[in-house]
Amino acid sequence: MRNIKIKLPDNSYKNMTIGTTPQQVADSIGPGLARAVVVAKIDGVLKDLNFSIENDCSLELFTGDSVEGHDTLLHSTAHLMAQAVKDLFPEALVTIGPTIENGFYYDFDVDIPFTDEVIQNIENRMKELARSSQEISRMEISASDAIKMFDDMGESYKVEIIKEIDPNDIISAYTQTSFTDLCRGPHVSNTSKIKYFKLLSTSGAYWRGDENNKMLQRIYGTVFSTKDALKTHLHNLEEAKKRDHRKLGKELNLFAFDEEVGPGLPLWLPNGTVMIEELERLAKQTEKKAGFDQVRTPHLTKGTIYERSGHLEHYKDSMYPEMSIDGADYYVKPMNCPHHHKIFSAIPRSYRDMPVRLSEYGTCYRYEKSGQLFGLMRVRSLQMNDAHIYCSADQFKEEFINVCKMYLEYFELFDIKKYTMRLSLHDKKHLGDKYVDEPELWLETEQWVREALDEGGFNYVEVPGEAAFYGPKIDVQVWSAIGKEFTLATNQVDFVVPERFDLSYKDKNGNQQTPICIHRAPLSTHERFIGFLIEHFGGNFPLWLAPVQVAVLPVSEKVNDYAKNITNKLIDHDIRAMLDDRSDKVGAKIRKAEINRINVMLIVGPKEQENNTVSVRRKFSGDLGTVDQDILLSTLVNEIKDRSLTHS
RNA sequence: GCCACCGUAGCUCAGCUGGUAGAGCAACUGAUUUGUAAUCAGUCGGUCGGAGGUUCGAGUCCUCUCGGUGGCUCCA
Repeated sequence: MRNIKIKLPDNSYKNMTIGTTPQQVADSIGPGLARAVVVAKIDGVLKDLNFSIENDCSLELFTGDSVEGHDTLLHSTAHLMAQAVKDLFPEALVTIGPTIENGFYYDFDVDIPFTDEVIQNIENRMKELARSSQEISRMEISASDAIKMFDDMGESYKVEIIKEIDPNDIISAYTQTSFTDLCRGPHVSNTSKIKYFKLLSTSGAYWRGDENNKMLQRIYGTVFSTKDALKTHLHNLEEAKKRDHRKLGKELNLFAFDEEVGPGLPLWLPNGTVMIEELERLAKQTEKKAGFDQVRTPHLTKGTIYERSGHLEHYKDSMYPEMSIDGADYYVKPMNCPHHHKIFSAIPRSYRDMPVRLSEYGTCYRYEKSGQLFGLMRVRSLQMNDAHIYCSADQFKEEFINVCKMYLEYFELFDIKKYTMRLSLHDKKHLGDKYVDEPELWLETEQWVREALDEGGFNYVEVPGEAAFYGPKIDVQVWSAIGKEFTLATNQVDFVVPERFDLSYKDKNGNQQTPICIHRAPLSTHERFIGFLIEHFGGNFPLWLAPVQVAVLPVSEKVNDYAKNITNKLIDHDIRAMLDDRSDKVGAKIRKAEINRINVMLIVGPKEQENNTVSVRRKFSGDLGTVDQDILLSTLVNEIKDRSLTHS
């Protein structure tokens, strides 16, 4: 029999007989690798471990802790789960089961609800199937044969999927005893390779993500190559929950929801109000420097304005219903744009005024469907970090770049490193319904934005079909502690509405021109931004943002007066200080301050009183020794003024 | 809005298959006067989310409803 030469990643060669498999190569290297290997790459292409190697090639072997290996494990575990579901509920129909970050899911069409007990049974059945060491084999057939095969099995969803493929195309399917599933692969070669998995949650999910389709039942799960890795992952999920802004919001008395007030309508407690006001102070300072003017507009407005803007047509369902007053329909405002347009047109504008930048943190109300509400991240009463920039075509690029720069400046201030900038474009299929029917303007504006982004040197990805109805937009995506994705900053180009509102300015030649409008919200809604910051900092806010900045802790009642004096002095310097003059021991006072995540603790006793000093303890840093009162004061004042993330 | 799950004192939770509620922390009151993550003792606190129903009897079972959680869909 002919031999073939297999090149390994360390540049060594193995001579094997033709038809050998990656698993056999692993066997020849060592028993540890033979056990751990899950998938192989042959000449750069992922292959199953029982793939028959016919030619000289390069070979890489992947264990379950590599990216490739983990993805294969996840995929195979999804199949194992589907097999278990079909075992327990033969009438269930399988649909799709992809992998996601650190996990997988599979959607089933089945009548019985997947309760916790059912999930446990499925998981138990999976363990049995895994232990029974079933061979997993690949077959390749034409799409037309595959249709027949899945049709015979009654798997109508699979048939629907394959029908969209060219009938002559060769597709692959994988079989483990009684269970066969359409899949591109690769897969592990035996169910016994799947050991450390867990089913995590269930949910409903529309077939093909369309709410007009049937709702299927989804099961989420995960798998790892070692017991420790699974344990660590589950532990991380638990740890992330501790950073959940809803939990911290309650613990730190930041905000509350009340049944009698209504869902999605947050009440800002004093501690949370401090934070939201600090955020607004930051925004106002930043915008003042950037040439924005603050404006104010009413919460109620006649419906005709939203007809003109087009919002009523596009978003009526998510606006609070109209109220009839003196024969006119009024709405609570869901956004500020139309009012800002009216402010623009309230006075005649010349090219000398441009660009006009109007900013307002107006409170808006949106009727978000009940299922969309999520802590502070998705609410029904919200303050947008809103502004509209009206500029000429030749000012557009610079204005747009400056807006993007502003939110990156904010991100740096808050040490936000993980984010994605997304350029959301229109989808020409939906011109006239989802998007205004201006095909050329769309393309032209999108190109402007692209050029502005390139010129500004920003990294971004393009996403078709995600634009606003009136123009392309930039969204900056971030992730919450519990892994949910959110849009934080956003800015949009509007090439439609200025015209609808007859906005104009006189150019140098005395001609009327229509300005371009940029909508921007770099700090998102203040609710969402605070919610995000709570999770981002895990409640451990930088000094400038902390609701309580300093706790003064007298050692005994004998020094309460001295402690009171220090507290007052701090307050005089605009530092948020509180005095804990209860009759607890210092240890208890410190513990309470630490639990409330207070940055600075000043411990004072007779020694400090005598020398006019304080003993400083900082969260995470512990005892920092004794400092003169005035030195401490200037240190804190500077740290706050600089909005510093760390302390000296 | 859709699917599933959850809802017991301010908070975290216990309460087996139906027999009229319990702990820790917090709060409050005393005592203690304290040196870098919990001083001791006592007191208060719940019509078990709400409304119907089944039952001799419901926190526990059923129906509806409100609120929340995990997702799906949506997000100007």
